[in-house]
Amino acid sequence: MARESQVSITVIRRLPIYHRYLGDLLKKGINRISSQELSNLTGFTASQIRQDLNNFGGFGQQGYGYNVEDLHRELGKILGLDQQYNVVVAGAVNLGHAITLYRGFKEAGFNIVGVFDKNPDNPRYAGRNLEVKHLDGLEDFIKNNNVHIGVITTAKELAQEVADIYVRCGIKAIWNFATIDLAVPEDVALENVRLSESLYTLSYYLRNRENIQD
Amino acid sequence: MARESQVSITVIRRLPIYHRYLGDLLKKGINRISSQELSNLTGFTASQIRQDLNNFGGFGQQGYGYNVEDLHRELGKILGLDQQYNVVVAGAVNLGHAITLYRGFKEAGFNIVGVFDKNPDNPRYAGRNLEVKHLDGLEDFIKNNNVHIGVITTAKELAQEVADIYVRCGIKAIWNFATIDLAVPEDVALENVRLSESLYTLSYYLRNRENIQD
DNA sequence: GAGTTTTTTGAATATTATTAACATTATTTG
DNA sequence: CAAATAATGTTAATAATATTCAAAAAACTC
Repeated sequence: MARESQVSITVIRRLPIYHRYLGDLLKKGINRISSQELSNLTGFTASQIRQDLNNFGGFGQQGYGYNVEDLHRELGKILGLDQQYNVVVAGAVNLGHAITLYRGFKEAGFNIVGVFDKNPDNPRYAGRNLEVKHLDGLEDFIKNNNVHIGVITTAKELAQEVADIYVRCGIKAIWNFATIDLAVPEDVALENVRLSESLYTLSYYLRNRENIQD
Repeated sequence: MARESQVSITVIRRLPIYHRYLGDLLKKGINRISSQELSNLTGFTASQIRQDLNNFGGFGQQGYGYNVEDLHRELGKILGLDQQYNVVVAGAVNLGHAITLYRGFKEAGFNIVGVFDKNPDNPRYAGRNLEVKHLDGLEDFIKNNNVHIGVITTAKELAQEVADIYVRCGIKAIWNFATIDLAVPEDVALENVRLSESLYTLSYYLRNRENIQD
């Protein structure tokens, strides 16, 4: 049906932050909050918060504010956190390993159903509670399981190959950690996590500091 | 010295991408490129690339384009990649572990000089080439070593405590992976890597797709 | 070597995002 | 129950970002 007018990605990226703070409030038993109070917590302006939320409907009540539980639940729905996802991870070394073992994702409904690597018998995995399958089996596995999200934590040389498998198998969401720009069709969502580039902004800052002191 | 007029963070975050592509070109032996060709590679518009670069000076030559080697080197300088940094990692589990072992950072001049954890004798580390020190020694270590960047990959409950140590010891750049908003003084650069929130944008997309198909 | 083409520059314009203002509505208080 | 207060949703203003376009410089081409 008529898709609600395209909301910009900058707004979308703030939603998880609101969601997280609302979750914290919920745990503390606070069940009412104003945009101003949320502003104090998050650092975004109250006006921006109201504007962001109003992209998705009027969740607040004039003279009262927002009901924490309701808003948390609604944001969860908007973000798709009210359902379960099956996730496969390609590349079990370092990052892939870390992501596979991180409990937070499972708690949020992202279930890692398969982990694949070119070297599944790598001694690194010995004695660890982690079954790693050979990458050769990735395609069949996806075809036989209902996989929603594909993670790429391989070396960058392998990344496009893995992405092609994901696309071929109909996966519509790819979470890419390889330092390479992948080519995927338009209808596939690609979220790149560029760790190096994030780190470089820190060195930019450090360098800039020094210049100022000249 | 007159600080070159503040360049926006959105521009800064594109620089490493340009830098990376230029490095690739360099390896291929290509030594000349136009903004249009860079646009084809990176997906940013040619005019945006030119505008971005002109924030830092006119690197291009009209009628010719940009010299790949020069531009790569200049961007490296701007990003502070022409020098070495000493990095400590607090939190050696999962992500901290992955980051410590990732070779790319060392190649870029980021040397991990210390890794700390609350449980340095964790059996996870047995047999691995990774000396993990107890977190209690973090402060002394930083004071006795010239540390430029502090990484936080601890549980979120510990994160602010670690950040406080970093700040107290004069570290001016913090790379935070914990899912929490840290409080640090203004002159300390804080770069947050929010993995969960990045993942949630994918589930947002998946949810949105379904709505469209209604 | 003159003319044509290429390509950057830099300024002007357009677009997008953020912040501020305000009218409206619910709640609370006396 | 009426007035005062609080806080939203919406519209308007401002700021930030991206694009377009005319001009100028360099490099080809014949």
